[in-house]
Amino acid sequence: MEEPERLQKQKELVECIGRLHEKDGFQPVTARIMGLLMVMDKEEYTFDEIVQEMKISKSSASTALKNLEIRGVIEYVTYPGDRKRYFRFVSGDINEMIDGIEKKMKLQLDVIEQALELKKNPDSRNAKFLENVKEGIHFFIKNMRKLKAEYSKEH
Amino acid sequence: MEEPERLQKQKELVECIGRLHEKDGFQPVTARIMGLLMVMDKEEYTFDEIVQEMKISKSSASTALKNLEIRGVIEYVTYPGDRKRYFRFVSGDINEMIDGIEKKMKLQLDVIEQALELKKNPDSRNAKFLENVKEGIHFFIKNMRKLKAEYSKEH
DNA sequence: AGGTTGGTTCTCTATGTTGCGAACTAAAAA
DNA sequence: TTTTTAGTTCGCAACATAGAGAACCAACCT
Repeated sequence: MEEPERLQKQKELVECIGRLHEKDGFQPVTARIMGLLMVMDKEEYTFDEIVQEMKISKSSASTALKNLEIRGVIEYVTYPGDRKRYFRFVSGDINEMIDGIEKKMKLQLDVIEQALELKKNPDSRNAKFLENVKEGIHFFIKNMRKLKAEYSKEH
Repeated sequence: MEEPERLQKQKELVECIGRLHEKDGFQPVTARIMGLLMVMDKEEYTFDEIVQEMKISKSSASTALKNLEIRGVIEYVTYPGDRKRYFRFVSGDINEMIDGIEKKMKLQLDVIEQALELKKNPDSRNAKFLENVKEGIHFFIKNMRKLKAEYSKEH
């Protein structure tokens, strides 16, 4: 693939990643910066390079970068004798990804358990449904932990 | 637990479920209706009952119920000689839940594969990270399918 | 035919969100 | 000491969104 074409496609992918992560509650600009640091060949950007690349104001960049750092999506490094921060993507480790899923499932589970406890009739349609889902979630959480351990061992 | 206390707690849980599902892209009112149909002892509500219970306008109720139906969260039944619709929760089946997770993972995977293909240097920091995550996702998708099959057999 | 019931659709307003500009700060350089 | 660099913070304007209201419609009732 020709250089300019690849660059173009990378930028399209950044946009695409941006849209994807907006659905996870990131703001548009923030989500696109994530993409930038993930797909471009240049893998460390300074504050000003991000401002220029994304054509955003310094304030937007500042807010976005702070958010991404707090959320653990990016980090920055510095080099001796250089006051600039070099921002880079923090690898989305697979275990964290699974932990994230587990956390969400537990949240769901908690809600389901509360709902069940508050049901007057434990044989009602919904109560039975909820009981089923509860069991299922338990099963999957238990086995996902196993999978995680198994995968860690393999690598 | 006393009746009014349970009712109170159920309503709090509805609110809590509402907040939870807002993060999944449901609108506030819509998310709370989900909760209502999930936790209350009364498990079938008519349109007007929902309007009264949630203190919302007919238009909001109409829009919310339509969305929930399209998304497969609720359904309605009718009874002969009664023009009203009786809305109720559709059980969040565990397999669907897993499918949902798989779908999200595949979306991520697709993005990662695109990003990898567009990398100039496949040994760069990010490229290696992405490669790792890619492998991990493959592993988990494969095994989640097994788990799903296993669970289906058991039940 | 006219009214009632059970909703739907359209438009508008109030409320939130996003990202900008400008003013600010802290550290380094001149 | 003053200037420059590298950002941060605050207030605001532009834009997006949710939900209300009112008009509407289709089926049934009288």
